[in-house]
Amino acid sequence: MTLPDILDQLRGKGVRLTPQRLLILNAVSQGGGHMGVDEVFRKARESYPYMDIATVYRTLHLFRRMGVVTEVAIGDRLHFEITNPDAPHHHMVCRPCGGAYDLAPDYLDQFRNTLTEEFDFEPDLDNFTVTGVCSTCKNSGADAPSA
Amino acid sequence: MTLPDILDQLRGKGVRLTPQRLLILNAVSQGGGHMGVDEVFRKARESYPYMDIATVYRTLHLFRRMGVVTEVAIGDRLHFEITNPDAPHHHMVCRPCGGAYDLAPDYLDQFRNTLTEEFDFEPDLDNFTVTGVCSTCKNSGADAPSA
DNA sequence: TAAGCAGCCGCAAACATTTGCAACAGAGTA
DNA sequence: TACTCTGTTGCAAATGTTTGCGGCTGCTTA
Repeated sequence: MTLPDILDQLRGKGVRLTPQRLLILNAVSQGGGHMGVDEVFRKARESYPYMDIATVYRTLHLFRRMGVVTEVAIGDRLHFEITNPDAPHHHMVCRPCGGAYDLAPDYLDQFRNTLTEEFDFEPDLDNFTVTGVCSTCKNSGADAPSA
Repeated sequence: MTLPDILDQLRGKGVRLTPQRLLILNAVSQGGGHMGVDEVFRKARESYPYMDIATVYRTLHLFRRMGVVTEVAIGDRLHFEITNPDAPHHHMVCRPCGGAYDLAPDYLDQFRNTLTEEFDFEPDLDNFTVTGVCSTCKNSGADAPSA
Protein backbone atom coordinates (compact mmCIF):
# COMPACT_ATOMS: atom_id res chain seq x y z
CA MET A 1 0.00 0.00 0.00
CA THR A 2 1.84 3.07 -1.23
CA LEU A 3 0.97 6.67 -0.46
CA PRO A 4 -0.63 7.31 -3.86
CA ASP A 5 -2.80 4.23 -3.33
CA ILE A 6 -3.92 5.59 0.00
CA LEU A 7 -4.75 8.96 -1.52
CA ASP A 8 -6.86 7.27 -4.18
CA GLN A 9 -8.62 5.28 -1.54
CA LEU A 10 -9.43 8.41 0.44
CA ARG A 11 -10.59 10.33 -2.64
CA GLY A 12 -12.81 7.37 -3.50
CA LYS A 13 -14.51 7.71 -0.15
CA GLY A 14 -15.10 11.39 -0.69
CA VAL A 15 -12.50 12.52 1.81
CA ARG A 16 -11.22 15.97 0.95
CA LEU A 17 -7.45 16.07 0.57
CA THR A 18 -6.17 19.19 2.24
CA PRO A 19 -2.54 20.16 2.74
CA GLN A 20 -2.89 19.51 6.45
CA ARG A 21 -4.13 15.98 5.85
CA LEU A 22 -1.33 15.23 3.44
CA LEU A 23 1.23 16.45 5.95
CA ILE A 24 -0.25 14.32 8.69
CA LEU A 25 -0.37 11.26 6.48
CA ASN A 26 3.25 11.86 5.49
CA ALA A 27 4.30 12.24 9.08
CA VAL A 28 2.73 8.91 10.05
CA SER A 29 4.15 7.07 7.07
CA GLN A 30 7.65 8.46 7.50
CA GLY A 31 7.68 7.83 11.22
CA GLY A 32 8.44 4.19 10.56
CA GLY A 33 6.93 2.50 13.57
CA HIS A 34 4.11 3.65 15.79
CA MET A 35 3.85 7.42 16.06
CA GLY A 36 2.47 9.25 19.07
CA VAL A 37 0.07 12.13 18.49
CA ASP A 38 2.61 14.71 19.56
CA GLU A 39 5.26 13.20 17.29
CA VAL A 40 2.90 13.50 14.35
CA PHE A 41 2.06 17.04 15.39
CA ARG A 42 5.68 18.15 15.68
CA LYS A 43 6.69 16.54 12.41
CA ALA A 44 3.79 18.08 10.51
CA ARG A 45 4.43 21.48 12.04
CA GLU A 46 7.96 21.46 10.69
CA SER A 47 6.50 21.94 7.22
CA TYR A 48 3.51 24.05 8.21
CA PRO A 49 3.93 26.06 11.40
CA TYR A 50 0.23 26.93 11.66
CA MET A 51 -0.72 23.28 12.12
CA ASP A 52 -3.16 22.91 14.99
CA ILE A 53 -3.14 20.01 17.44
CA ALA A 54 -6.93 19.71 17.13
CA THR A 55 -6.52 19.14 13.42
CA VAL A 56 -4.05 16.37 14.12
CA TYR A 57 -6.48 14.61 16.45
CA ARG A 58 -9.41 15.05 14.09
CA THR A 59 -7.42 13.86 11.11
CA LEU A 60 -5.95 10.81 12.81
CA HIS A 61 -9.42 9.77 13.95
CA LEU A 62 -10.74 10.33 10.44
CA PHE A 63 -7.95 8.20 8.97
CA ARG A 64 -8.65 5.50 11.50
CA ARG A 65 -12.35 5.46 10.60
CA MET A 66 -11.35 5.21 6.95
CA GLY A 67 -9.06 2.29 7.73
CA VAL A 68 -5.98 4.15 6.52
CA VAL A 69 -4.20 4.16 9.86
CA THR A 70 -4.34 1.75 12.78
CA GLU A 71 -4.13 2.80 16.38
CA VAL A 72 -2.04 1.03 18.98
CA ALA A 73 -2.34 1.71 22.69
CA ILE A 74 1.12 2.02 24.21
CA GLY A 75 0.96 2.83 27.88
CA ASP A 76 -2.02 5.12 28.20
CA ARG A 77 -1.34 6.99 24.97
CA LEU A 78 -2.50 6.13 21.50
CA HIS A 79 -0.01 5.66 18.68
CA PHE A 80 -0.70 5.34 14.99
CA GLU A 81 0.73 3.45 12.05
CA ILE A 82 -0.22 3.14 8.39
CA THR A 83 -2.58 0.21 7.91
CA ASN A 84 -1.05 -2.50 5.80
CA PRO A 85 -3.86 -4.70 4.45
CA ASP A 86 -1.37 -7.13 2.92
CA ALA A 87 0.13 -7.98 6.29
CA PRO A 88 -2.47 -7.50 8.99
CA HIS A 89 -1.09 -8.02 12.45
CA HIS A 90 -1.79 -7.44 16.10
CA HIS A 91 0.48 -6.07 18.77
CA MET A 92 2.12 -7.16 21.97
CA VAL A 93 3.12 -4.13 24.02
CA CYS A 94 5.60 -4.53 26.85
CA ARG A 95 4.50 -2.57 29.90
CA PRO A 96 7.96 -2.07 31.44
CA CYS A 97 9.86 -1.00 28.32
CA GLY A 98 7.04 0.24 26.07
CA GLY A 99 8.26 -1.94 23.21
CA ALA A 100 5.69 -2.99 20.62
CA TYR A 101 5.96 -6.28 18.77
CA ASP A 102 3.92 -7.54 15.88
CA LEU A 103 1.77 -10.63 16.30
CA ALA A 104 0.44 -12.66 13.37
CA PRO A 105 -3.36 -12.85 13.22
CA ASP A 106 -3.65 -16.61 13.32
CA TYR A 107 -2.65 -16.63 16.97
CA LEU A 108 -6.04 -15.09 17.66
CA ASP A 109 -8.19 -17.03 15.25
CA GLN A 110 -9.13 -19.71 17.69
CA PHE A 111 -10.07 -17.16 20.33
CA ARG A 112 -12.26 -15.31 17.87
CA ASN A 113 -14.02 -18.51 16.86
CA THR A 114 -14.71 -19.38 20.45
CA LEU A 115 -16.33 -16.05 21.24
CA THR A 116 -18.42 -16.12 18.11
CA GLU A 117 -19.60 -19.68 18.55
CA GLU A 118 -20.17 -19.67 22.27
CA PHE A 119 -21.57 -16.18 22.81
CA ASP A 120 -22.49 -14.87 19.38
CA PHE A 121 -20.17 -12.01 20.29
CA GLU A 122 -18.25 -10.52 17.38
CA PRO A 123 -14.94 -9.31 18.83
CA ASP A 124 -12.97 -6.37 17.43
CA LEU A 125 -9.90 -8.40 16.67
CA ASP A 126 -8.84 -6.57 13.55
CA ASN A 127 -6.68 -4.36 15.63
CA PHE A 128 -5.87 -6.07 18.84
CA THR A 129 -3.28 -5.21 21.46
CA VAL A 130 -2.27 -7.29 24.42
CA THR A 131 -0.02 -5.80 27.08
CA GLY A 132 2.42 -7.80 29.14
CA VAL A 133 6.10 -8.27 29.81
CA CYS A 134 8.54 -9.12 27.04
CA SER A 135 11.26 -11.69 27.28
CA THR A 136 14.01 -9.13 27.81
CA CYS A 137 12.26 -7.30 30.62
CA LYS A 138 11.22 -10.54 32.28
CA ASN A 139 14.82 -11.71 32.42
CA SER A 140 16.15 -8.39 33.67
CA GLY A 141 13.53 -8.32 36.42
CA ALA A 142 12.11 -5.01 35.19
CA ASP A 143 8.63 -6.07 36.22
CA ALA A 144 9.47 -7.45 39.63
CA PRO A 145 6.68 -6.60 42.11
CA SER A 146 7.94 -4.08 44.67
CA ALA A 147 6.38 -5.82 47.66
CA MET B 1 -14.66 -11.15 49.70
CA THR B 2 -16.62 -8.95 52.07
CA LEU B 3 -15.90 -5.32 52.85
CA PRO B 4 -14.31 -6.07 56.24
CA ASP B 5 -12.01 -8.56 54.52
CA ILE B 6 -10.97 -5.90 52.07
CA LEU B 7 -10.28 -3.43 54.87
CA ASP B 8 -8.09 -6.01 56.64
CA GLN B 9 -6.25 -6.65 53.43
CA LEU B 10 -5.59 -2.93 52.95
CA ARG B 11 -4.50 -2.42 56.55
CA GLY B 12 -2.18 -5.38 56.17
CA LYS B 13 -0.48 -3.65 53.28
CA GLY B 14 -0.03 -0.50 55.32
CA VAL B 15 -2.68 1.48 53.47
CA ARG B 16 -4.09 4.23 55.65
CA LEU B 17 -7.84 4.02 55.98
CA THR B 18 -9.25 7.51 55.72
CA PRO B 19 -12.94 8.44 55.61
CA GLN B 20 -12.59 9.39 51.97
CA ARG B 21 -11.20 5.99 51.07
CA LEU B 22 -13.96 4.20 52.92
CA LEU B 23 -16.57 6.24 51.10
CA ILE B 24 -15.02 5.50 47.75
CA LEU B 25 -14.78 1.79 48.51
CA ASN B 26 -18.41 1.79 49.58
CA ALA B 27 -19.48 3.57 46.45
CA VAL B 28 -17.78 1.02 44.22
CA SER B 29 -19.11 -1.96 46.13
CA GLN B 30 -22.66 -0.64 46.26
CA GLY B 31 -22.65 0.33 42.62
CA GLY B 32 -23.29 -3.28 41.67
CA GLY B 33 -21.69 -3.49 38.26
CA HIS B 34 -18.92 -1.43 36.78
CA MET B 35 -18.83 2.13 38.09
CA GLY B 36 -17.53 5.10 36.13
CA VAL B 37 -15.26 7.56 37.91
CA ASP B 38 -17.91 10.25 37.98
CA GLU B 39 -20.49 7.84 39.35
CA VAL B 40 -18.16 6.97 42.20
CA PHE B 41 -17.48 10.66 42.73
CA ARG B 42 -21.15 11.64 42.86
CA LYS B 43 -22.06 8.77 45.15
CA ALA B 44 -19.23 9.51 47.57
CA ARG B 45 -20.03 13.20 47.58
CA GLU B 46 -23.55 12.48 48.76
CA SER B 47 -22.09 11.54 52.13
CA TYR B 48 -19.20 14.00 52.15
CA PRO B 49 -19.72 17.13 50.06
CA TYR B 50 -16.06 18.17 50.25
CA MET B 51 -14.96 15.06 48.34
CA ASP B 52 -12.54 16.03 45.59
CA ILE B 53 -12.43 14.41 42.17
CA ALA B 54 -8.63 14.17 42.38
CA THR B 55 -8.99 12.10 45.52
CA VAL B 56 -11.34 9.77 43.70
CA TYR B 57 -8.85 9.22 40.88
CA ARG B 58 -5.93 8.78 43.27
CA THR B 59 -7.85 6.38 45.46
CA LEU B 60 -9.19 4.24 42.63
CA HIS B 61 -5.68 3.90 41.22
CA LEU B 62 -4.38 3.00 44.65
CA PHE B 63 -7.07 0.34 45.07
CA ARG B 64 -6.26 -1.04 41.67
CA ARG B 65 -2.56 -1.31 42.52
CA MET B 66 -3.55 -3.08 45.73
CA GLY B 67 -5.72 -5.49 43.77
CA VAL B 68 -8.88 -4.43 45.58
CA VAL B 69 -10.65 -3.10 42.53
CA THR B 70 -10.40 -4.06 38.87
CA GLU B 71 -10.65 -1.61 36.03
CA VAL B 72 -12.66 -2.23 32.89
CA ALA B 73 -12.39 -0.03 29.82
CA ILE B 74 -15.87 0.78 28.52
CA GLY B 75 -15.73 3.04 25.52
CA ASP B 76 -12.84 5.35 26.22
CA ARG B 77 -13.58 5.68 29.91
CA LEU B 78 -12.40 3.49 32.75
CA HIS B 79 -14.88 1.80 35.05
CA PHE B 80 -14.19 -0.02 38.30
CA GLU B 81 -15.54 -3.01 40.16
CA ILE B 82 -14.58 -4.79 43.38
CA THR B 83 -12.09 -7.56 42.63
CA ASN B 84 -13.50 -10.97 43.40
CA PRO B 85 -10.61 -13.42 43.74
CA ASP B 86 -13.01 -16.35 44.06
CA ALA B 87 -14.48 -15.75 40.62
CA PRO B 88 -11.90 -14.11 38.41
CA HIS B 89 -13.25 -13.18 35.03
CA HIS B 90 -12.58 -11.10 31.97
CA HIS B 91 -14.91 -8.80 30.10
CA MET B 92 -16.52 -8.48 26.72
CA VAL B 93 -17.63 -4.91 26.11
CA CYS B 94 -20.12 -4.16 23.36
CA ARG B 95 -19.10 -1.08 21.41
CA PRO B 96 -22.58 -0.08 20.20
CA CYS B 97 -24.49 -0.47 23.47
CA GLY B 98 -21.71 -0.21 26.06
CA GLY B 99 -22.83 -3.43 27.73
CA ALA B 100 -20.22 -5.38 29.66
CA TYR B 101 -20.36 -9.16 29.95
CA ASP B 102 -18.27 -11.45 32.07
CA LEU B 103 -16.02 -14.00 30.41
CA ALA B 104 -14.62 -17.02 32.22
CA PRO B 105 -10.81 -17.15 32.32
CA ASP B 106 -10.40 -20.52 30.65
CA TYR B 107 -11.41 -19.04 27.32
CA LEU B 108 -8.08 -17.26 27.37
CA ASP B 109 -5.85 -19.96 28.77
CA GLN B 110 -4.85 -21.36 25.42
CA PHE B 111 -4.01 -17.91 24.09
CA ARG B 112 -1.86 -17.20 27.12
CA ASN B 113 -0.01 -20.47 26.71
CA THR B 114 0.70 -19.73 23.09
CA LEU B 115 2.20 -16.33 23.79
CA THR B 116 4.33 -17.64 26.61
CA GLU B 117 5.62 -20.65 24.71
CA GLU B 118 6.15 -19.06 21.32
CA PHE B 119 7.43 -15.63 22.30
CA ASP B 120 8.36 -15.83 25.96
CA PHE B 121 5.93 -12.95 26.35
CA GLU B 122 4.00 -12.87 29.61
CA PRO B 123 0.63 -11.26 28.78
CA ASP B 124 -1.42 -9.24 31.26
CA LEU B 125 -4.43 -11.48 31.09
CA ASP B 126 -5.52 -11.15 34.68
CA ASN B 127 -7.76 -8.33 33.72
CA PHE B 128 -8.56 -8.57 30.09
CA THR B 129 -11.18 -6.77 28.04
CA VAL B 130 -12.13 -7.45 24.47
CA THR B 131 -14.44 -5.04 22.66
CA GLY B 132 -16.83 -6.07 19.94
CA VAL B 133 -20.50 -6.33 19.11
CA CYS B 134 -22.89 -8.33 21.24
CA SER B 135 -25.54 -10.65 19.92
CA THR B 136 -28.39 -8.18 20.49
CA CYS B 137 -26.69 -5.30 18.73
CA LYS B 138 -25.57 -7.51 15.88
CA ASN B 139 -29.11 -8.62 15.21
CA SER B 140 -30.55 -5.13 15.46
CA GLY B 141 -27.94 -3.83 13.04
CA ALA B 142 -26.65 -1.30 15.55
CA ASP B 143 -23.14 -1.68 14.22
CA ALA B 144 -23.94 -1.56 10.53
CA PRO B 145 -21.23 0.36 8.67
CA SER B 146 -22.65 3.61 7.34
CA ALA B 147 -20.82 3.09 4.01
C1' DT C 1 -12.65 29.95 -15.18
C1' DA C 2 -16.02 31.45 -11.93
C1' DA C 3 -19.46 30.31 -8.41
C1' DG C 4 -21.53 27.63 -4.83
C1' DC C 5 -21.60 24.38 -1.31
C1' DA C 6 -20.22 21.11 1.94
C1' DG C 7 -16.83 20.19 4.70
C1' DC C 8 -12.38 21.65 6.98
C1' DC C 9 -9.38 24.67 9.73
C1' DG C 10 -7.75 27.53 13.51
C1' DC C 11 -8.97 29.35 17.66
C1' DA C 12 -10.58 29.13 22.15
C1' DA C 13 -13.13 27.05 25.52
C1' DA C 14 -14.71 22.69 27.60
C1' DC C 15 -13.75 18.42 29.48
C1' DA C 16 -11.25 14.41 31.66
C1' DT C 17 -7.30 13.28 34.12
C1' DT C 18 -2.92 14.07 36.52
C1' DT C 19 0.31 16.59 39.38
C1' DG C 20 2.62 20.11 42.80
C1' DC C 21 2.12 21.97 47.04
C1' DA C 22 0.98 23.38 51.68
C1' DA C 23 -2.01 22.16 55.35
C1' DC C 24 -3.91 18.27 57.70
C1' DA C 25 -4.66 13.73 59.94
C1' DG C 26 -4.02 8.45 60.69
C1' DA C 27 -1.26 5.41 63.36
C1' DG C 28 2.46 4.34 66.12
C1' DT C 29 5.40 5.79 70.26
C1' DA C 30 6.42 7.74 74.67
C1' DT D 1 -2.87 11.79 76.10
C1' DA D 2 0.54 14.47 73.52
C1' DC D 3 4.01 14.18 69.88
C1' DT D 4 5.91 13.04 65.63
C1' DC D 5 6.31 11.25 61.22
C1' DT D 6 4.66 9.95 56.95
C1' DG D 7 1.25 9.75 53.82
C1' DT D 8 -3.24 11.98 52.36
C1' DT D 9 -6.27 15.72 51.13
C1' DG D 10 -8.14 19.82 48.82
C1' DC D 11 -7.07 23.22 45.88
C1' DA D 12 -5.44 24.96 41.74
C1' DA D 13 -2.78 24.61 37.85
C1' DA D 14 -0.96 21.65 34.13
C1' DT D 15 -1.67 18.24 30.69
C1' DG D 16 -3.94 15.61 27.06
C1' DT D 17 -8.00 15.39 24.25
C1' DT D 18 -12.45 16.91 22.36
C1' DT D 19 -15.85 20.23 20.75
C1' DG D 20 -18.42 24.70 19.10
C1' DC D 21 -18.12 28.16 15.97
C1' DG D 22 -17.10 31.53 12.31
C1' DG D 23 -14.33 32.08 8.41
C1' DC D 24 -11.95 29.66 4.72
C1' DT D 25 -11.07 26.26 0.87
C1' DG D 26 -11.09 21.90 -1.93
C1' DC D 27 -13.99 20.04 -5.14
C1' DT D 28 -17.78 19.94 -8.42
C1' DT D 29 -20.78 21.99 -11.92
C1' DA D 30 -21.61 24.90 -15.52
